Amino acid sequence: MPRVSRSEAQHNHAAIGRAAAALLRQQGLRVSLAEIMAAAGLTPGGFYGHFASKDELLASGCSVAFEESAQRWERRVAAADAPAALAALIDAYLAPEGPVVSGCPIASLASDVAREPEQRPVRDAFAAGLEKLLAILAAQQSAAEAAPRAAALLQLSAMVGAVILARATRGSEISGELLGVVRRGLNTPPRRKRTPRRRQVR
Amino acid sequence: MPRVSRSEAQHNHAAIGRAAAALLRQQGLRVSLAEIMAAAGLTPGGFYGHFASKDELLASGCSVAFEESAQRWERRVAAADAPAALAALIDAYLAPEGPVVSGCPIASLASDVAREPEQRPVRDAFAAGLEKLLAILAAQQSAAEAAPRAAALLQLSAMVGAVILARATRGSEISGELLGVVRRGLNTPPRRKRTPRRRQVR
DNA sequence: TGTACATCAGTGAACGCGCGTTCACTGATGTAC
DNA sequence: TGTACATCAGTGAACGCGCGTTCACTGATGTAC
Repeated sequence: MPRVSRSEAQHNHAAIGRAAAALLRQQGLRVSLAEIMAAAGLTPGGFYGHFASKDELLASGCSVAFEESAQRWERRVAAADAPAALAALIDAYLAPEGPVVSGCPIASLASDVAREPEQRPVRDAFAAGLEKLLAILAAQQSAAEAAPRAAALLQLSAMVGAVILARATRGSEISGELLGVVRRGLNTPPRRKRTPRRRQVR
Repeated sequence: MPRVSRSEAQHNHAAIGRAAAALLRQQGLRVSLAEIMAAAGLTPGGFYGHFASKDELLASGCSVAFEESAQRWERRVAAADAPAALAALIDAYLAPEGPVVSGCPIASLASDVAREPEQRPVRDAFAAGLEKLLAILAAQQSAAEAAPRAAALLQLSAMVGAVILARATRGSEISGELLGVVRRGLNTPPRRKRTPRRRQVR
């Protein structure tokens, strides 16, 4: 069974990265190599033929996860007409109980990354991914917004905080309350004029 | 050296709880028992005379951490005159680079608690602590605020999210930017009337 | 195109380490008289 | 109050397990002729 063709080896390399991305979203940086390799259909011993270390894979998997999320965000933005795109992003992000495997890598990894020592490669991957998603969010702000990046930072903080807290309290009442309150709060622009009720997005 | 007086044993029990609270803030649920015991001035073997399991200590340490934070919040509220109390809480929470050992247990533990299975005792301790801090924040909302709990939930989500993201990006520019933007954003009430510049609190 | 052989992707077991938990032991504490 | 002894808080080492990493091995792939 060993010695696979070169194209298959390349495919396996990508599969490991994608498996890492999925499991990172679920479990954070604590994922075990064996589990990632199994998810990619391989055995643990083969790992070091593909990556130099677990650290390197974590950084790579983190980048893959952000790449996937950025694409999903872009798709959602493209599907909505311009002024509704921001609300579409916010509503989808704060949708109750999405499956964590496909969830936002910011919510899954931020805390773990915060505890990693400064020079770890995953920190750079995380920061780059954060900026990428932030840029998408900033681009959807109303044209009247003088500081779109600042507005996006505030929204993103609230979104990430709400999702993390909702997950931490899953099972009690406050969990859904958090998502609903923050969704309504962020969709009420500071001008205090009520926006019309939006259609629910995915 | 073994066999310590009963009052000393009680003191040691409390010391283990306090050490756990401090290290939980720093390291999250991954703290090792040996490190906690060492921080309490004891050796690892003595642990099971004080707690039934690590799980039980984590729940206890989590409660202690929330208790300590609630007291600190109350003190800060008492020190400020009524309308400034909310701003005082927010500004202190988003102060740049506080030492993590005394930081907010919500920011430190939310992600880890989110990944714990449902029946773990630390989940209840976390949810109870969250409600306690939330109640303090809700009590500081302007009297004109029709939904103080909702307003507090939105603020808390943004505060927690901003602190976690700032820690995750510590070392890059966006880290301080996040804290500043969210601090200004939350201190700008939705009425769009600029509040006078507040004095910096601790 | 066929054959012979070196390469090397992947396997599976082993190693070392950290950590939660257990346990035999110690000797000061607390109590019974 | 003093003495004798049982209790038990804390020690330190050991055990078992999971995990990152290493390594000898396998056999299909890819290449040289």
